[in-house]
Amino acid sequence: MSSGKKTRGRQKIEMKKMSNESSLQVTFSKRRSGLFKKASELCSLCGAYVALIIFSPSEKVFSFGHPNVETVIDHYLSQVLPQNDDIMKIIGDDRNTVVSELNAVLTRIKDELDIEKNRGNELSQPQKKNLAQFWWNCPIDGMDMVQLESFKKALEDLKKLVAQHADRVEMQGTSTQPLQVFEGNGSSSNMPLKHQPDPQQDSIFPAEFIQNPMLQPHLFGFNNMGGEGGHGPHGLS
Amino acid sequence: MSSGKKTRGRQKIEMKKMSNESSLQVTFSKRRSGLFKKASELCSLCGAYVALIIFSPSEKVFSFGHPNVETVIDHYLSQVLPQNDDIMKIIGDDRNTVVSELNAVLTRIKDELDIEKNRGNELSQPQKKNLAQFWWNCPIDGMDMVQLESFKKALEDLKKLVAQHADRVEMQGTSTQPLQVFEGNGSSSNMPLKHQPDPQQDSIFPAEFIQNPMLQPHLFGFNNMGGEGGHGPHGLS
DNA sequence: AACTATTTATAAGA
DNA sequence: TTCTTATAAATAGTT
Repeated sequence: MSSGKKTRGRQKIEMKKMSNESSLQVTFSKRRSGLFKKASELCSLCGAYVALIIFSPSEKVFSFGHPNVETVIDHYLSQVLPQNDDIMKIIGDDRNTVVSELNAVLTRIKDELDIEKNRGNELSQPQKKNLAQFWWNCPIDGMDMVQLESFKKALEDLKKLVAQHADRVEMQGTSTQPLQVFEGNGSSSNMPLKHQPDPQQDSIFPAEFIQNPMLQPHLFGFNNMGGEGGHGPHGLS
Repeated sequence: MSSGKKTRGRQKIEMKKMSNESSLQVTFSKRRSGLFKKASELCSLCGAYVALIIFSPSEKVFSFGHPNVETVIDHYLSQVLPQNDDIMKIIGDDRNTVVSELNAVLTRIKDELDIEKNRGNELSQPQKKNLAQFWWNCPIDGMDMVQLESFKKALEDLKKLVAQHADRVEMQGTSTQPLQVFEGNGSSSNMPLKHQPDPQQDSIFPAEFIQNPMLQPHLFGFNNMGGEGGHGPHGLS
């Protein structure tokens, strides 16, 4: 027996895009599973909240979330957007007013719906006109009952969003917690992203992460730091 | 030397929330790093697009994204929201009209801004009134130049969003690709989530994932499948 | 933050 | 794909 071994076993591989298409498939599948497992273990073990979204190169999407993807994303965006989103800036100028106005509008729409549901199932034009006083009122004229129902729900969502934003701002008042964001960018590899709308590159890297040499080799263009390194808290929660 | 070994080495641990607060911290930190490393390796190796958001139990947020978190989230939401989001339903009814109206409004706002910038730096009331014909026009009256500038940017974002939604709908016309979503829920463990707005539980589990016995033990309440198992494509990309 | 002794993940091969 | 095997990597418990 020249070697007595059935296989060479696991071999070290270079951390660059795999050339063999089929083994890439296999690796993607295996590592995706591994990643999901690790993510869920982090939730079980530490009570963390996690959202993990993976698009395969062929655009198939896989996701994991605890408690669920949307909740975590909402939470994340409510921290990121206040610094980027102009709509929020505007709403923020008169937050409380907006919330109570939305409440008033909702109440009125609810009433209208209740009334009309007990009648001919179609709002009169003057009634619709009365609802259209604020900018968040779509031109209500052309809507049927179904649309009006979902419009009501849309407003409820908006109200929730605004209220949530208000909470966030209050929290930030007591302890301003800078966002900790790592980002890979495509600068060091051949990533042909098709639907990239706005690759803004204002990331903040926590010093803790940068300092760990073990993590750097496989993280993409980590040179474009722009001196933001010492921004966030260095420890963990 | 009774055993000659310095430590017991790594020991197997039970996959439930750790009781010791300080070792939980250490484990969270170690495993979070590991997860980020694995995520970035998946990008390097397979050209996948990934967003990973982690909230520590104490609400600190950590994230990784390739090419960046926002892009991946946008992509994800553009596939999820068309089925959930009522605002999009409304806009969708008259998509092209909305887009061209927004274009018109933008052009006009841009013109107004250019004109006014070469003058007294304040719009006249009648001019502002003229801009407030559509629902997506805030009551412009109270705005100063700075607000108007960011309002313009907000409209541009909205336009982008709507246009993007339009693209998505067109794509869906050719091949309807069902979403593949795994979700953990808190039913099997003691997760005291504070800010859980709407724990909707209409997940779709890919059969592939369910079939893999290796992955099930640590994934939360996986029993609430509701028979959705055979929904998506079973293979991978 | 370092150090092992183990467990776990996974590259190759079947 | 799925299983097996040998090896690389991650990490629990210690220092």
